[in-house]
Amino acid sequence: MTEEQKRFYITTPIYYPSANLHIGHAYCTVMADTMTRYKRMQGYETYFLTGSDEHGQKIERVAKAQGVTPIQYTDKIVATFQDLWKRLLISNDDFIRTTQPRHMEVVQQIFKTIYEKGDIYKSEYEGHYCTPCETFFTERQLVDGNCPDCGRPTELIKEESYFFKMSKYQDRLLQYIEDHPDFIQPAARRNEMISFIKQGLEDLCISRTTFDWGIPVPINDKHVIYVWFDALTNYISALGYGTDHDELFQKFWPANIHLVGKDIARFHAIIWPCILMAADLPLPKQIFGHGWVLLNSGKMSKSKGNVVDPNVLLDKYGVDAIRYFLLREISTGSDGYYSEEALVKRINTDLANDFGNLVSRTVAMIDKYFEGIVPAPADTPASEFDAELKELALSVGNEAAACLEKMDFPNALAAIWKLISRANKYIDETAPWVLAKDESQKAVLGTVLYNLMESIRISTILLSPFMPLVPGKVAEQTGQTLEGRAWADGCVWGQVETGVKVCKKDAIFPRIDPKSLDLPKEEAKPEKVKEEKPAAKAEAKKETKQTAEAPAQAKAEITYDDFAKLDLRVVEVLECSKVEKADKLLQFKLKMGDEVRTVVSGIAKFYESPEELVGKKLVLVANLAPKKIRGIVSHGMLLSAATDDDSLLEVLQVSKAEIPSGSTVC
RNA sequence: CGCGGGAUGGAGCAGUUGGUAGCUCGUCGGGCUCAUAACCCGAAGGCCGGAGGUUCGAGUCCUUCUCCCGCAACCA
Repeated sequence: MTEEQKRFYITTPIYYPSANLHIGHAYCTVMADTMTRYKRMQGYETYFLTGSDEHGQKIERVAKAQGVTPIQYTDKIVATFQDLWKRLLISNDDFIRTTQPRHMEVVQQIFKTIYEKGDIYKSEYEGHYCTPCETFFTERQLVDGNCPDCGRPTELIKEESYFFKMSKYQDRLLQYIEDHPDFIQPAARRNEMISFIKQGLEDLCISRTTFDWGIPVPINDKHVIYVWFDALTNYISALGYGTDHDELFQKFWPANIHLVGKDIARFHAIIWPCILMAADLPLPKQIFGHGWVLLNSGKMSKSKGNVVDPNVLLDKYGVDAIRYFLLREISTGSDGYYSEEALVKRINTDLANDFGNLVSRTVAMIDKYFEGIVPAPADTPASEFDAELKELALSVGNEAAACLEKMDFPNALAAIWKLISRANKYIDETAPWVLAKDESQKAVLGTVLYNLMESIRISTILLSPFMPLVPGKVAEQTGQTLEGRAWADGCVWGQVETGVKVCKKDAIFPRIDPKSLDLPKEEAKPEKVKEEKPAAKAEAKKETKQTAEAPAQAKAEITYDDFAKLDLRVVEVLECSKVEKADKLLQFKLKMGDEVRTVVSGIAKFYESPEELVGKKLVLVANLAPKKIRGIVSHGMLLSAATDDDSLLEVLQVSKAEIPSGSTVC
């Protein structure tokens, strides 16, 4: 293997600090960390990068809402990122922040390089501009030629903007993807990308003048660089690309793996390679689009905050258990479900019963039968089962490695568990407690315990990339040296240190009483509640969405005057029907006193036959600004009650028929 | 016909280049006592969503249909 091949550079997305991180971000970063630790044990020189993507209009707004500067805001959130990674024992080599000068300079430099080459051009971003909303829309976004947000007419404005000639690289990229089957993984994602590119790439708008929180365009400080051009560059700016101390770049680029969520795979598989081609840089070897962590417990908040806070789980179950669960339970590339029950089950069956208990019983027997001294094996096998145990032990390292090379963590762990299970079975087969009763069998007994110890040693070493604290804990009890071992040490038999003392301690993984969970066991079938959004770019990208994600917690106190601003009225339903070609919308004609209003409401799925609402008296927020939805101007909002997960909803009704429409509600 | 994913024993999932359907959990029965009421063995349980087709042979390939689930377009 050449020097170059023994290097390994992996990245996670840089996460967007518009909210705290959740279990899905932890999942991605844990995978990258496990991969890095594995490669390190294989003797690779590794580099592992994660970070934060801090620019954009959305951050600017959130910060403003909190009365702080953007950087003050991101400083605070990013500190929580770093703290979480520390707790999860993430062994990243660097943490890049897009607000750091080292990053900003590189982005500007690449911009300049590509500009001078002629692949960035100034043009007019012909957009439909809504002045009150200060936002551009594409042709497609418009609703009947009007602003999709406020329904007012838009103007066709030409805003000066810089464009990246992505279209120029379309064919080259397609060719590259076809020539390199491993470039985009898993295969399903690859196919998606290919079909996307075949639809034709458009040039990418990479600058904006409508907000300031970003990296200035080097040749025109009226502009800031927009989204992807800024964010993606982190993968090389962190390596010092383009500076006079670019040793890391020379050493580690191109990256081996950009690990990203499936939602942003497209940007990494298309935009980023095009940028690199324009800059005459080699492309990364692989973009791996992993799946999402979904929830099925139905009781989480629907708001966009953290649904499952990894910190809470860490407090409760510890880092190894969380890491194990994520890596074992979710098959890489597909979506997986998280639930606390599933987590506890994994902890109890795999970690406590199988592995932890194997260590316990082995150590206990050495304690009991050999005064705590690890015995040496005899020259002859202890039983007919020795060969099988040994053979398996020698194979799992390779099997797990083969899985890890494909990022298949669940099967890598399953391979290691084959050995753990086999060792438990071996105890039954050899029945050491029977051997112990016969002094003449002492040597045989010693061999049995040696073999068990060896199985533990091997599995512990192989488990260390997944669960970094395990080697230390097992070492403590077994007297073996297990920390900082090479992967190869887990692929050989006969390395147990004999004559050392074992030390029985508390269980490495104590069982958790499932009853202690007191989870409201909802019969609800898996229902998607929360998806992972690494580098929550998806949102930042659509500037049209200005919803300042309401926090999950109770809303801030308001004054009576605030409340009095609402004009709540009783209205009578005259007509109600589904809006065509819209899944969620019902269109109402409502009578409010003498006035008749049209209101659109997103509650279609709760009212299969909308006619049933005709004649009912409902409550309307009457003085809400009108908005055009799906081409229909909706004037007001109907009040309804809903469960947190939106599985159940009912519009509020006034049951007394004598109360006329138009009456106020307070 | 917007894009995509999925449908395999009670649950969650594997099934590689087509060749007797596996795993984990759960259930039932048994064994053992070194161990964290843990471990080991055995059993029950599947028309692999429906229908066609290719083939000596299909969960695995082709066609078509049905049903779920994401994303997108709209949830003031």
